[in-house]
Amino acid sequence: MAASRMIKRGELADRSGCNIETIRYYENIGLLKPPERTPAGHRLYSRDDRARLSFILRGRDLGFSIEELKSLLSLVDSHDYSCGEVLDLTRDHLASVRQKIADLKKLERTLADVSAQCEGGDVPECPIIDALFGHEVGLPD
Amino acid sequence: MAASRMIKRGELADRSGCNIETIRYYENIGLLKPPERTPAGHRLYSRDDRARLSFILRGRDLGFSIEELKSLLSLVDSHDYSCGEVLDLTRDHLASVRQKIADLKKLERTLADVSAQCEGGDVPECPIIDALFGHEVGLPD
DNA sequence: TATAAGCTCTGTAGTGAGTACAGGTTCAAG
DNA sequence: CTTGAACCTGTACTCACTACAGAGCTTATA
Repeated sequence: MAASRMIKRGELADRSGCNIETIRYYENIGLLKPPERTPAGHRLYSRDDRARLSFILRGRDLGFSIEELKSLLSLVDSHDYSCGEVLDLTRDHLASVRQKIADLKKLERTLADVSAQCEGGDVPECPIIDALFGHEVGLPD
Repeated sequence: MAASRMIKRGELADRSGCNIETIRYYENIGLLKPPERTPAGHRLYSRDDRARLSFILRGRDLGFSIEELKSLLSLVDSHDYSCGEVLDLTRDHLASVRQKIADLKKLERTLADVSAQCEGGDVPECPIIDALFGHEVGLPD
């Protein structure tokens, strides 16, 4: 029950690996709750605050957007969330990650194809440039 | 040798599928050259202008950044580029696309793993949330 | 010819997810 | 008591656009 040690923003940044400005940013946009302050106005973060930031950073590493993290955190804050709600959010995110992968793979194939047609070197004709100019669809006259 | 038909911004937007505001934006940042104008100041795009926009849009679809497109276009504008220079830029871009795919695949695996541990439903305990709170490394006290 | 609708012009502000800086206050060590 | 580090606030910048306001121009119809 002993009060846990309170730390300031700089130490929180160092410990978490999060940029110090980002911490203030997360507070401004409502991801982090406004922490306690010293009489002079310096922020003091509790153990819970630290756990919350660590949650956010982990979620961020998993590619969750700020809005998604807000949803996740508001479930947690409600103390009444169900596993199903969390799973839904996670599956939505997973689907969008898979979509991004698919899009990038298409891109990769096209770039690889176009690169393969090009021999490089000093020639002033380039099939890559030709491909980019392409057949100007809808640009007659 | 007949002068090609000049079109205005709205028609260029319609024909190319590019947002009308984006065309002005590309001119502002120097991707598109300032086109001719009517006496009243309305922009008039030539066939070359249209080809240049189509080049930009194709490159954009291939994920090239504005800076990369600027490099590509300055090669084209020089009328003295070599295929090798273009190929270098394309290969760099391809490498960064591949890196993005690799990063997203790691993400996908983690998200899939974490989802698989969760049964959903109405239970108020969620392994996804637990995973996000994780073992709070470096957060004792 | 008058007018109304619709196009174009400019500058400016907003997005997401932060990062960076300026100018001022407070804290901690010597 | 002084000095320098850490902290405070607000604001501006990034990228690649998108959206809007308020003005001027063009075109179709009455």
